[in-house]
Order: sequence, then structure tokens, then C-alpha cells
Amino acid sequence: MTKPEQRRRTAKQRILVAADDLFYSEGIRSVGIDRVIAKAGVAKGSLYYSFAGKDDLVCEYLTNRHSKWSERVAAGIAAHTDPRARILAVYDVLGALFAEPTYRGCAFMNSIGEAAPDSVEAQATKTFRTWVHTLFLDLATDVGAAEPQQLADALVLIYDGAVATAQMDATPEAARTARRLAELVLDNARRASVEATVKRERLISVIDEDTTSG
Amino acid sequence: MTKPEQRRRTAKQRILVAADDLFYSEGIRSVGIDRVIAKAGVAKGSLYYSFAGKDDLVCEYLTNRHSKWSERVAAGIAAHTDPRARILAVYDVLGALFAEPTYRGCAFMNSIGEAAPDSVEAQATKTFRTWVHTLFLDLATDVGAAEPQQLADALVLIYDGAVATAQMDATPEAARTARRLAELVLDNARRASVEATVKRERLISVIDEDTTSG
DNA sequence: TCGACGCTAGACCGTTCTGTCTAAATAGGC
DNA sequence: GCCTATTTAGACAGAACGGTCTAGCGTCGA
Repeated sequence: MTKPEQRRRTAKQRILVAADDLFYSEGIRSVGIDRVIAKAGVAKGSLYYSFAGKDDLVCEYLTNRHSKWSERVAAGIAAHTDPRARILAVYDVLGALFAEPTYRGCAFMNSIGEAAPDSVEAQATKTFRTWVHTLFLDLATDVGAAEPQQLADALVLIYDGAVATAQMDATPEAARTARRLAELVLDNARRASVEATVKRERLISVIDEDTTSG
Repeated sequence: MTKPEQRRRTAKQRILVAADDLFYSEGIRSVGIDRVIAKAGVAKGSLYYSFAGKDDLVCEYLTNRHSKWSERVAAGIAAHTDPRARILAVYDVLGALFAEPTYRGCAFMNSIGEAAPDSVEAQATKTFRTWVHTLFLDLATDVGAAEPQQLADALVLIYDGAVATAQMDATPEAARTARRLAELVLDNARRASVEATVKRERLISVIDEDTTSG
């Protein structure tokens, strides 16, 4: 048994690091097993000792991408307490991501573009999307929106738009545009929420009057 | 010389139709030459007689996608005269696209996800993106925005977001969300434009007073 | 000391890939 | 009918693909 704390990285870890780099920057189908093991500096047998096959490696690659990204977003959100600021923080984290020279879009978006509908990529993407939607629905609920689902849908679309625009135009500026858009949507949602509250209170007072007089 | 109008489709045309279907639905790298010619019902020699290679075929596939889509968008815009309605029409065309059962996202987005930075896919995508930006900048200018570039950036991001969301969540609903967002952005831009006009007029009247009194 | 575990080097297999080539058939314009 | 352009079927090449297998090496816990 090797201890988890060891000086030199394990072969499996080095494979995952190499695969992450290559798969993300060049696409999954474009990168062969041989290139992964060459970059990792391991023997072919090590790959098939640690992974059931390429699909298994791809699955771990996407799973790691998911967990690392969700942790990063969670950290960005956790830096704020104000519900509105917590939402906008997501787009700031995106901005930092876009600014990285290695940025090449969403790993899941890129993977399903070259994968079959029933592939491991599709499954991982489905899981990832569930996380995205849950994230924004929770945030939209916390901000006290009159229609949280509608707000969440808008925020998800803005999120996706930022990711896609930043990739295709190779500019981190998309994050600022997304943030501005999110602010606009939040302002609008707050206005709608206030109006709904006013309406409700008016209705209550009418009922009260009615009850009192009746 | 064969006339362009002939009963039976040319081998090249049939190859292009088959390639479009396969490349779009399964990804470029995932689809081999053999599958294309099998679907087209032509000999392998016909493919290499009409195209320099797979890259050339890919290039024509993307070029055709670009021209067909830009024509479709142009037609949607042309159905309206009001500048605001012309902008919103783009998202309605997207809605019709998303509703098609074969929809699988943006062909360019999918292609660069699996391609090298200096590939024909990247080149075609660059051309496509220039068209997207020009389209929205022209529309934003026509609507009389105070800052057309800023408005165009927002509309592009909403466009990209709709395309990405619709693909990843497999729902045409994204087009409606995008349209609502676009309306919000346009309302805001109009407000900003009016305010800017008021400010300018105030400034002018101040200068006039100054000139008269001085 | 020994055996299990993690790993290595590399040969090897069958398949699939893009692309070439040959040789013959089928048009259509003149 | 002739000439050229187009198309056919299929063998073939060379490379890359995912994956298997063997033989052996080091390390570390029991």
C-alpha cells in the first residue's frame, strides 16, 4: 500500500494531469492514448492498470473538471453574504477563468460537440448541467425573486453566453458584459418583486377593509 | 460541362448533403470518409475527385452552414421594418431552429471544440464570428442606441447563450428566455439613449444661455 | 525474506483512418 | 461518333487508433 502522501506523483495522477491538458486543449477524440502516456511519462500498461479504458479516463477527466470548477465557483460565492453580490460573484469567477491563457471554453460543451448522445461525455454533461441549474435556482431563490425559476433561466443563459462568447471570440471581456446583463436582470427582478409585494399588500388591505366593514 | 440544373444530384452535392448530416450530428472527427461516401452512395474516388481532402470537405460543410444560416436570419429580419422588431426577430429565428429535432447546437462551436487553433474549422469559425458581430452591431446602430457597441456585445452574448443553453439542455425554451433578455436590454438602452439626449439638450441650453448672456 | 503491488518497456493485434491508384463505365457537348 | 468530364468499384498503402500481453523491475509491508 502506498501512502497518499508521497514525494513523486502516482502514475494515475500524472495520467490525469496529462489527459486534462490534452483533452481540454485539443479535444478528446483528437488525442490518442499514446499522446497521453507520452506526456505523462508513463508506460501504456500503467494507463490500463489504472483505467478500464479511454472512456473511463475521459469520465474521470470530466468528473475532475466538474468538481474543481464547482469548488471554485462555491469559493467565489462564499466570499459574499449579500444574495445579489453572491450571484454577481459567479460572473467574476468566470472573468478570472476567461483571463487564463489556457482557456478554451467549457469542457462539457466541447465534449458533447464530438460525442454520441449516449456516451460518457453526455452523461457527465447531464450531471454538470444539473449542477448549473441548481446553483442558479438556489441563488435566485435566496435573492428573493418573485419568479425564481424565470430569473434562474436568465442567469443560466447569461452564464452560457459568457462561456461561449469568451471561447469563440477569445476575449475575457464577455464576463463583464455578462455581469452587466446579470445586474440588469436582477434590477428588473427586484422591481417586479416590489411591485408584486405592493399589489399583494393592496389586496390584503382591501380584504381587511372588506372584513372590517363586512 | 454539366448544367447546374440536372435531374439527378451531382456526386459532389450528395457528398455535401451526407457530410452535413453526419458531421453536424456526430462531430467531424467522429465521422470517417467511408461513412460519408456510404451515406452519399458514391465511390471513394468521387470524393477525392471533388474535394482535395477531408479538410476541404469540412471547409465546404462549414461554409454552407454559414451561408444558409445567415440567409435564414436575414429573411427573419427582413420581415420587419421596426429596428427593435428586427433585432428581436433574430431570437425568433433561433426559436424555430431550436425546435427542429435535428438541432445539436452551433456547428462552428462544435467544430472548434474538437479542432486545432490553426485548423480550417478555426478559420471558418472566425469568419462566422465576424458575421455575427457585424450583424448585431448594424442592428444596434439602426435602433439608435447611445452606445451601439455595448448593446451589440450584450445581444451577441444573449445569442450565444441561447444557442449554448438550447444545446446543452436540449430545450427550445432558451429562445424565449433570450428574447425576454433582449427586450430588457433594449428597454434599458432606450432609457439610456433618452437620458443622454436630455442631458445633451440641457447642456446645449446652458451653453446658449451662456452665449446670450456673455 | 518474501510476496504483493505499482509500474515499466515494448512487442503485438485487429481495426479504422485518410488518401492513392487502376481500370473501366457513363455520361454530355460538339 | 468523339472527346472530355464525371463517376464507379475496389484493392491498396501507411499511419494511428484502442487495447492486450509478457517479462521484469523496484519498493514496501508483513
